[in-house]
Amino acid sequence: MESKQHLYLVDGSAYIFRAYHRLPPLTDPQGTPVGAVYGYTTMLWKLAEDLNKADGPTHLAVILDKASTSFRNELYDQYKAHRPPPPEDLVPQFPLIRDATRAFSLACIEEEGVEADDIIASYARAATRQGWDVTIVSSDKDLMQLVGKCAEPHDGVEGGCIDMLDTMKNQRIDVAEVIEKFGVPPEKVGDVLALMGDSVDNVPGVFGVGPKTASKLIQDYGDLDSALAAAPSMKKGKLQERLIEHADLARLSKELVTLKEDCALPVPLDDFKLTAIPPEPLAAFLSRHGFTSLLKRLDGGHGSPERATQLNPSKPVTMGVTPVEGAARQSLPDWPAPDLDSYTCLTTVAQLDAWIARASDARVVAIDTETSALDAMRADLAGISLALGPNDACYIPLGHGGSDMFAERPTQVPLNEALQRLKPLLESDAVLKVGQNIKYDINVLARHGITVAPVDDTMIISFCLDAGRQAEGIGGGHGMDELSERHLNHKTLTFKEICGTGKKAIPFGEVPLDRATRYAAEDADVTWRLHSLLRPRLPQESGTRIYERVDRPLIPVVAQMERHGIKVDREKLAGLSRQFAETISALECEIFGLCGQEFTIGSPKQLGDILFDKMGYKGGRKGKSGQYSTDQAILENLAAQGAEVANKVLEWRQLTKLRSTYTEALQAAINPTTGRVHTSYSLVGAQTGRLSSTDPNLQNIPIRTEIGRQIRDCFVAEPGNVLLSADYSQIELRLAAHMADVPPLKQAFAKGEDIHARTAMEMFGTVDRDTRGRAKTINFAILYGISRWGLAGRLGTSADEAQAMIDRYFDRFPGIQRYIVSTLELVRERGYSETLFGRKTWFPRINAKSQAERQGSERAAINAPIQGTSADIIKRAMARMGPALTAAGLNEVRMLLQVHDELVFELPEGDVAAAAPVIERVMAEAALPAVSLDVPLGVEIGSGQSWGAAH
DNA sequence: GGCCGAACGTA
DNA sequence: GTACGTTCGGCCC
Repeated sequence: MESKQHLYLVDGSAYIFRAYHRLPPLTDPQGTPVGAVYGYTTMLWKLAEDLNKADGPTHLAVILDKASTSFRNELYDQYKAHRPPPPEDLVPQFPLIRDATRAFSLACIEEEGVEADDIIASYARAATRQGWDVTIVSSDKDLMQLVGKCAEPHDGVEGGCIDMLDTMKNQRIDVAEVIEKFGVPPEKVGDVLALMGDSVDNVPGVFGVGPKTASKLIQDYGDLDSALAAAPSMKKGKLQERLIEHADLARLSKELVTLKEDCALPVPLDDFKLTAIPPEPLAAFLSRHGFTSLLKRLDGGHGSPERATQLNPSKPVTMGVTPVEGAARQSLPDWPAPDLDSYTCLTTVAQLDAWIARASDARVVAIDTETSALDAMRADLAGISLALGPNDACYIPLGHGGSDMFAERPTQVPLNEALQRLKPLLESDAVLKVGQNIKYDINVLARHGITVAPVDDTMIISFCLDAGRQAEGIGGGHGMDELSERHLNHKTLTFKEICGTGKKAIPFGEVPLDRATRYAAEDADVTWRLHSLLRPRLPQESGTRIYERVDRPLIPVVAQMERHGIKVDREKLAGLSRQFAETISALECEIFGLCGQEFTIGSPKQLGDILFDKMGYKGGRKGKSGQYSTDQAILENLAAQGAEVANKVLEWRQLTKLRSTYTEALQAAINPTTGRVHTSYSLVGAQTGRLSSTDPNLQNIPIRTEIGRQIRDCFVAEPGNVLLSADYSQIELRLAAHMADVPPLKQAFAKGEDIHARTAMEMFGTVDRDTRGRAKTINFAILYGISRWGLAGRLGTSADEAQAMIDRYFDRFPGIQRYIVSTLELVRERGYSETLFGRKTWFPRINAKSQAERQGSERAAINAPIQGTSADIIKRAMARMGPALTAAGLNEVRMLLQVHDELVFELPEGDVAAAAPVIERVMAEAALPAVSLDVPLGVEIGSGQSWGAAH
């Protein structure tokens, strides 16, 4: 398996300055000061340990400053002119930094006449251009200009992206952190730096302008040039004078802080490849400088940090049975408990404006919308709550009262006025909006013309960290009430307590403002707290990659799919319903006749009693509920014995299912305003990372039977448009062939062979309908975590025969057996499985005492990496689809549905020819460049007037 | 009204 | 044998 390349560029010089000031003044046995060197060594150790982790390095280089002049001195002779000499006891440590780097056998770059920052920028650019991700290990603010920079795709290579890592604070620095620090996105950091200047490097900036003012100016005017140009028309005063007077210095400063990205690269990128670190030179260095604790770790029998990682000896082994280990370790910050009386209800424009002003400075704002219903496409806005910190929260009622014509509406800021004022905040690049399931809020506000961005979602962060993590008595969900209890040890007010339940329930807009404020503002407060607890765990627990690269970008994409909805043909559905109803009545008469009595056919209990007790059919099987089972397999069995009634019941069940779940429910689901059906996707619905769909579920629309297929024909395109369906063919088997490394299966996929026929040939030496069918069953059994009993049930053989088949399969495809064994070993040791893209799924019952429970977990654990990788791939395709279509000039293609391995689009008929290849390519290449699969991903595309016709 | 299990629709 | 959501009957309060 070839993972995405990830280059770490260590800003060595900057690091040792900080290490020097933060660590005690140690000396080695020879009396040389080595405090900073020790700090540096432990950092390299830790980075090397992260090799093979999802976010860890595959390549690494240390970049050092070589004291000299650079092009900046030609621009400005005072550049770095007043820099004090380094402390006396730091000077002898500089050469040791080089020694330490060599001891780790790591690349070390330093160039005369070029500053380290420029070398870093140039390497970062070169690496991202060839699709590598880059992490800059530094906390230098100049380098923050590079964060989030992604190379444009070119020549079929998707560009990589840049982030930073502050190893001292153990903090990842991504776009959100940069925005938090500077109030502007990374590409504008240079403009802020140019205004504020830098006394250490002697970048002049504009006198009297500090970080706050600089940030404010860039936020207000967009960039440096615009701010300088606008200066003459600004409010008169010191600031205005200085901006005009020092405009040239500001422009010069901009040149000084701008990084040079086209330096010559002294060593090719490939030379930075990180491999096992030879222990001998490292041991020699450690012992020479008396770093005994590190020496002990090296000698701990594991040879080198790289191997130490694989065996994980320095950390306690995380067992899945410990509930929410990460959270348990975390101590609660020093926060006051949520105080419901501390929240403010904003009812005047002045109050609202004051809050918006504070929120705009806050960088991170938790937000929650309250509505009249759960359906984001129908609900009316009742109010919005915001939180800026613990117990610093408010509620803005917007739609309270009004249902009782005679009662007085409470005082509120008028809805449109409030939204108009909130819009800049909610859309500001500089303010991160945090929500719990923020897709809901995005959709509610989108209906009011507000595009909420950028966003973070505590529910999805929790999912990326803790999917599947649960133990006895502890919920494993990601709902806010649960998260609050689990992480904050705080029980929130529940919706039921506020609005009641069932018939007595009242819409949120009818809740009195004091109670509404307590509930709504608490939700925002809790969301803010959860965010500050959970978000830092992402980099610590290698969740950043899956969150930032897969799930977070998907939020606005899925939100938009939900808003688009899909058209259904109401008349056609109604017609089917009538048709089904007639057949159902006829079947009922026949069934009652055959049974000699009327009863509730839909009651398995009554049906079982009649079939097996009264009519005396054989094959009855009572389950743990003491009730006969009457499922499909049993009834088919009865039918084979000649029980006519069994077939009638099966047909009755199919039709009643189709009528109640589909033809009737879908008509009811049509949104009266849009005339379309809007499902709701859950981004945390399946432990494996798949989406799930509810209200209505559009991921289980019938297709397998001819009669069910008619329901797909009811999903249609608007006039002049068509529906286009694109689905991955056999994606999970392809992934299994890759992940388990099965050459014959990989070859078969490469050649486009019939995979089940190929399996039949390998297994039985011959291909016919029977052997191919059996091979297909076995192939699926593998994906689901095989057991002899399960396979026997499907094949209709004995468990012994099934076992013989499994043995034969493993014999032909030994990679599969190795995959199963090694996957289970890893899950038992770490407690979780991982997809090719680093998504974790926890299995707390994998070491359970009960065999049934344990084996259940084992099957799920074998399946999760395969199903989850497939889910990651289609999610990546979805996130890239919009930009790819736009780039191709296809602005009228709308992505409507996702059904696990299928995407459904609506588009003008004339766009099909142009859109199909774009869609095909985005889907087929969705794993790249993070993962390069050994098998091609086949995509099948069809289009037509209806979903049924598109298949 | 609320909850559970059986059954069955999808990938 | 994996992963879901919905409907229904039956039973509880």
